[in-house]
Amino acid sequence: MDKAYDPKSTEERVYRLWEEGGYFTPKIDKTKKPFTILLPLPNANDPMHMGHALFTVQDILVRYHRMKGDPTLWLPGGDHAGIETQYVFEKQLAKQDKSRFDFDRATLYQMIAEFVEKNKTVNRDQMKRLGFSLDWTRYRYSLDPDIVAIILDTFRKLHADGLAYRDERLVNFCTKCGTGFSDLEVKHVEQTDPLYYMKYGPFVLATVRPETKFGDTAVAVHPKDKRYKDWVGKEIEVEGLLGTFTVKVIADELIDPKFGTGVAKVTPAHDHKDFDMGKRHNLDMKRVIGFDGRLTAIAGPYAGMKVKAARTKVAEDLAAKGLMDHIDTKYLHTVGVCYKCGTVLEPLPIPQWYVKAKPLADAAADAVKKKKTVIKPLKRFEKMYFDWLKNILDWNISRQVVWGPRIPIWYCLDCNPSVHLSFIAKNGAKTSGTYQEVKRAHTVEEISSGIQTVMAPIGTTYALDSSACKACGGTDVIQETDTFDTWFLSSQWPMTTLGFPDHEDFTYFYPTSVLDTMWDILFFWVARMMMIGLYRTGNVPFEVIHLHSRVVDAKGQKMSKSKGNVMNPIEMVDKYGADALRFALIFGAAPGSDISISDDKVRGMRNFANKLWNIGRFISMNLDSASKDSGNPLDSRNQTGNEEVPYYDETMHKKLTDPNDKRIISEVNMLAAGVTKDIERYRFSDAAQKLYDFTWHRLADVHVEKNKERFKAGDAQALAVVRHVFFMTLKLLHPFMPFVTEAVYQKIPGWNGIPLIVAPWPSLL
RNA sequence: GGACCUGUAGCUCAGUGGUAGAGCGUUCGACUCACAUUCGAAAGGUCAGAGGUUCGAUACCUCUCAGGUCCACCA
Repeated sequence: MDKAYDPKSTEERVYRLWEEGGYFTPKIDKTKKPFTILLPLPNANDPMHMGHALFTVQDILVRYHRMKGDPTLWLPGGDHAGIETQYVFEKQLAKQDKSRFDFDRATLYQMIAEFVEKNKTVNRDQMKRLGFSLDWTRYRYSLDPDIVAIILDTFRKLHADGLAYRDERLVNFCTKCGTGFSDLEVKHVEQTDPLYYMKYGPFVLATVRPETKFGDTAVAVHPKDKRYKDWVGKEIEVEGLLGTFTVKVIADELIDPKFGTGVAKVTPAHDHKDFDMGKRHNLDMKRVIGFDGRLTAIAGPYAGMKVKAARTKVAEDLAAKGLMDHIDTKYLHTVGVCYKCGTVLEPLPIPQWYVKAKPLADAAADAVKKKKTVIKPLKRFEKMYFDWLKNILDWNISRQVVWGPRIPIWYCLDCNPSVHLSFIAKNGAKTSGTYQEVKRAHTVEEISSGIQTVMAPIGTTYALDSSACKACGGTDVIQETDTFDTWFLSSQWPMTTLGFPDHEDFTYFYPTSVLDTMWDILFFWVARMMMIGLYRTGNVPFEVIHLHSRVVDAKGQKMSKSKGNVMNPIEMVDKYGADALRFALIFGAAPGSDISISDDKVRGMRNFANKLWNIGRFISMNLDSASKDSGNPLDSRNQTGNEEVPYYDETMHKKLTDPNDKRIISEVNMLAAGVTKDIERYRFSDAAQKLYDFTWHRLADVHVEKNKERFKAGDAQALAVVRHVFFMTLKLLHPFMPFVTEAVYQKIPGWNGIPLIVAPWPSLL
């Protein structure tokens, strides 16, 4: 054995041994309850970051259960990651001075597919580097045809049950990414903007968005506001930049009399509150802002200007005309921005597909209340879960990106000759108008390839999965151009990967045992898996939800590219070995709180791996010399003869005489009990601390040091005991540090030939 | 505007109703025959502040101060 443990020369070899031995693939045994974890599917095109390295928690659980003899499945996969991937891909395009508008839909889709295909293996190889014992024979990709088939089927069922519907509402739309989002994906940021107090007919009112004035269809006050009560219901004349116009004064509870002057302009097409008021008061909706983020023809001379520029210009022009009362330049408020690119989101009215969430959410909450699924490790995560489900809004599943499965709905153009199409075609040519108008200028392929969505109005006749209209039999049909929200696919991961409804894997492994992920996707993913899983299978998708926290740097700061403190897990593996990184991530991390990691910490754990190696080396040497004739008749070791050191067993256990042996045996038994309990309770850090302390400070510093003379003298009992204790230690440590433990285990004389990965978990003697 | 979390050794963090712990760092001493990725020893904390409950609080409660997070359609 080498003097120091060398991860580089060991890890790849050991992983290959495991993989070739087929140990990651469970044997289905119907008499045993399986242990199953689904890997939270990383984006197929993304390299790993430290967060992924935390999946070590899952590997610990999986390896522990495998050693306990449970049929254990840890299933890996990759996510096509709709908008995320398209965003990354578009950045690449931008480097070549191209954009999504330069390609038709089919071409763009194909290009992204090839891009993902090229990158798919990267994180797979990286996970192997970390030692994750994933069953690669079951690797699934979210766009595998059989997976997509289940997804589409779920949509059909939701539709048939009245839980999927189409509606035109204000959608938070990113004009840069060209897609709308669900409310969950909106990031709120505080910023200071000018608050314009403009003269508005007989009133002065405050707004941050004077450029939307062209879309105003009312003015609102609070019903109880005495200042304005005589105006309610009246029409007022307002002098504007495009001449004088008339709007109605309405009274609505949504208006805060204390804000500004207590009067608000109402722009139903571009403000969430105004949209609600518009519905209540039956107001017209005038679109001032288009999908490209520019003002529409309604804005007259301002048409074509981008929102921000238009705002400044409109404000200037209003001031020039004497219509600006004053400006509060220090108005602090929050705006919604695109979580991807940071662009301020525009609320725009677009018909979208929604999933009615309440009934599904109630079932999901109920399952946790009834403890069919348990959320660990903190009570507050459960509270977060309940709160979100309680206040849930319907889920917008339409995305105007090409990268994903298209929603299986067809609009009939014979029934709806006036279906409005609005899309940006090849070469950036924006196109809109009725279908017939558009058709004259474009081929059908170009139309259905439109990057933007078909703006079919509500009430349009549509068919599911049909090439002919069910109402009129017409064949001039066009498929919904929107694709599914990625999370709609991932919400079904436990079903789709296992082969719902009748694959052997599904019947055996569902519901899965544990779902371990970071709490930040509790709503995006976990809660929705609960909702859809229960809806389709009638059963929860997992028994335990275990939420871990984020990995932060040595100063407790969140890792981010802009701070430059991002740590690459693979670099750490190269430098100190996978075991060191894994142990560092687990060691000293309280359940549910941030996990800080530093180069120093990983190095410290590398030292621990090395310590373990050298204990093994020392024991090996002593066992070797005790059992082999050195050939030198004067060698004192020959006095003990050539006999193999016997195995430690029940008989020897009962006959133990040496107090040192007795003590270490008792200590290692306590350790085994403690570590087992800690793992069962998801107290991984506690287990790691116990293992570290025992291995280094009890076994090495005390027991080995104290008994060196006995080992040297070839004391069979001493050697049998120390080997037994070391074997146990290796077993207990294996889930945490799989590589070094496996490597050392196989080097100890007396090893029974069975790899540690499937060695039985220690039972107490 | 709601809800929540954190404040313990120089740093990052565990922890418990009853003399305060780890890793890293620091200081001193050792090339001891498994390991210098080591060994031996040591220094270092009114456990944020104030009040309360208790025989007793770092731990439970209240408030204050300081950080941080999540949720939310405030023109």
